[in-house]
Amino acid sequence: MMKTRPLSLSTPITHISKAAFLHLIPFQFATSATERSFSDSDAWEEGEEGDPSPIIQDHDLLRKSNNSPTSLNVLDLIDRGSIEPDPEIYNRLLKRATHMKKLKEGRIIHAHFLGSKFKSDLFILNTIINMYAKCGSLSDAQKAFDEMRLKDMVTWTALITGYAQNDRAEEAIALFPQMLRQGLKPNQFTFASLLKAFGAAQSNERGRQVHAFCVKYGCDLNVYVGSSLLDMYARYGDMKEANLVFDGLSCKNEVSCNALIAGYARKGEGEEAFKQFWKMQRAGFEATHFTYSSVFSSCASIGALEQGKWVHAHMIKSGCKLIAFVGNTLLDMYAKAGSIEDARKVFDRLDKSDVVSWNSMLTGCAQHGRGKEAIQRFEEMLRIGIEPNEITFLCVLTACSHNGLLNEGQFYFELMKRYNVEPKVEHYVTIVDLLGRAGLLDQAQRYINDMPIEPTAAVWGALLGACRMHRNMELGAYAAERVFELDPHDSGPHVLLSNIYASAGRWSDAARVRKMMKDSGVKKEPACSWVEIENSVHMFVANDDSHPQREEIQKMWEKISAKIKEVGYVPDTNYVLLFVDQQEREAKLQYHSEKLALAFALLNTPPGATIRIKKNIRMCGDCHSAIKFVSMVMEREIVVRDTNRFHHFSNGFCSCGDYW
DNA sequence: GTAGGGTTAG
Repeated sequence: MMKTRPLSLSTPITHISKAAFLHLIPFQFATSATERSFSDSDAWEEGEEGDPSPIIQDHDLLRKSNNSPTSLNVLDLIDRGSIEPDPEIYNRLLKRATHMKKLKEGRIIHAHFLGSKFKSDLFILNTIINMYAKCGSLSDAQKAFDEMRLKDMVTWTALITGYAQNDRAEEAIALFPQMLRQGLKPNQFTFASLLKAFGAAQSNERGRQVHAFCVKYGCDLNVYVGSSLLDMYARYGDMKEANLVFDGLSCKNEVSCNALIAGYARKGEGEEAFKQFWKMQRAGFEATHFTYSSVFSSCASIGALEQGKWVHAHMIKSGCKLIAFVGNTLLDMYAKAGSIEDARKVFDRLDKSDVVSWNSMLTGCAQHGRGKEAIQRFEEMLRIGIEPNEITFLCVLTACSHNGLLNEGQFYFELMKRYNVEPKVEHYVTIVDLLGRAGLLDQAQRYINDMPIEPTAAVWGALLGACRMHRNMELGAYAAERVFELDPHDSGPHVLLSNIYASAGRWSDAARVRKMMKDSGVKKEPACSWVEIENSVHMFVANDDSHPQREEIQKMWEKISAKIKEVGYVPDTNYVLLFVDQQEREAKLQYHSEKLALAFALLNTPPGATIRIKKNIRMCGDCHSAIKFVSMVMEREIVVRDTNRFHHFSNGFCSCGDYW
């Protein structure tokens, strides 16, 4: 088994009120509204590029510059004496270069300005720093800053902002004490940027200190500072503090709401993100593409397909255009929430697809067992000239490993060199996984030993998973030891090793591993499944008898069990690794959480409706086999999302081809 | 002249 990060199922929605959705229109994919939304080419322009205010307003001068004055011919007109320069002209030229992100033009204007008699104008010099920062050249901004003899608070703030906006948090942070030493007083602009830097730097303690500074300078209640502040706490994972800041803001706006929603989305707290989304609407704030992006991302992480569809419909209804960024989160949501078909529709309608869109689609294919399609799409992506990055290769390699495409996986790993993408440890994990699943355990071990970088717990974990699959106890134990050395707190490898021993009948070794876990305080997450029925999400744990419908559920499963046994299902008690007799093992096996969820869904959904179940661990082989039979005898499509991938069961088969 | 919120993997 490859060690993978779970699809954030740790905090599922427990209940979503249906009433919350009543005012929304029902979702249908191919409505004309949808079509309009997708085909509106303007939607893809993220509000930039338009020419700002004219540089020259004088009609005679306009004629002299062929009615279309570029910055360069304006400078030429100045040189020829046709225009009397003043700071305002330079200001306009710089504004335009900033707006259009034209660095070269900005440099020429800067040089020209330094040759003018206004070269010491503080106002324009600050504009120049801002221009360089917005054009992404922090080296130019820093140089211009260093060359200034006189600096004011705006000068410092412009540079701090430049670093903060260009992911150089520590440099932004370092400027702040220097600014204070100059005796300059920071304002709300300074704090808004500084807090952004602190949020990115994950520097909890120092962040709190700056919060105190905001209060001291009377800026903490400003909506920009407040939004930045609550965003900072949200990035630290401290939603309690983020909420306190939010509640304290007398003037809230879309941005402060979005920061809060995004905070919950990042934490995987989908239910809270939804609550805030509705609260925001009730308060009269319009959801923006930032909002939708966070909400779709929440739906993706908790696998909430129905809610995701509602929000998609809401977005269309509200007239919010599907810009590129949101399109990517939307397609990712459909793929992660179980509908690869809808993800594909969104992808096919994207006017502009970037590397993120392609990566999301590749991941979708990989997780839905469509390895061949992933490869075709990857080839298509290369053909149309989208540059693959390290994530792209990870997606393709994962698609290969999930589908047993050994040769293809090795081929694409080699292809990384041609695209100058350095393989990282995650890429090596997929190759170990690929070799291991194919049963080439010795080759996988040799591969690890020959790796040019130090193997991590995930690398050994992939070998351990393969050993479990192919029942190689000796190598499994060796791999497990390596994992324990590198990551002693992960319960997964402990459970795997214990199961390897137990399935070989080595009960005392299995018990020893369990004891080792207990002694070192490693806790195994209890296995749970969730199923969504009419906008309510129901949770089940194995052998749970606390559900109000427990008797019906039990009877239902007994009925199903008898039916599927008639057509060939044989319980595989290898997956109940308890020291109990055969009959009792079978009884335990019957009530794995996904079977309870499935029985419940069969009781509470109309015949023929697709059933979607989510799991917080990977499915066991017995449940996998049982659900295949259920899909046949009950004539249902059943989709199970586990931590690793999707299983689409239909008519006795699973999309994973029993390879997972 | 200077400010805050959003995507893909493991």
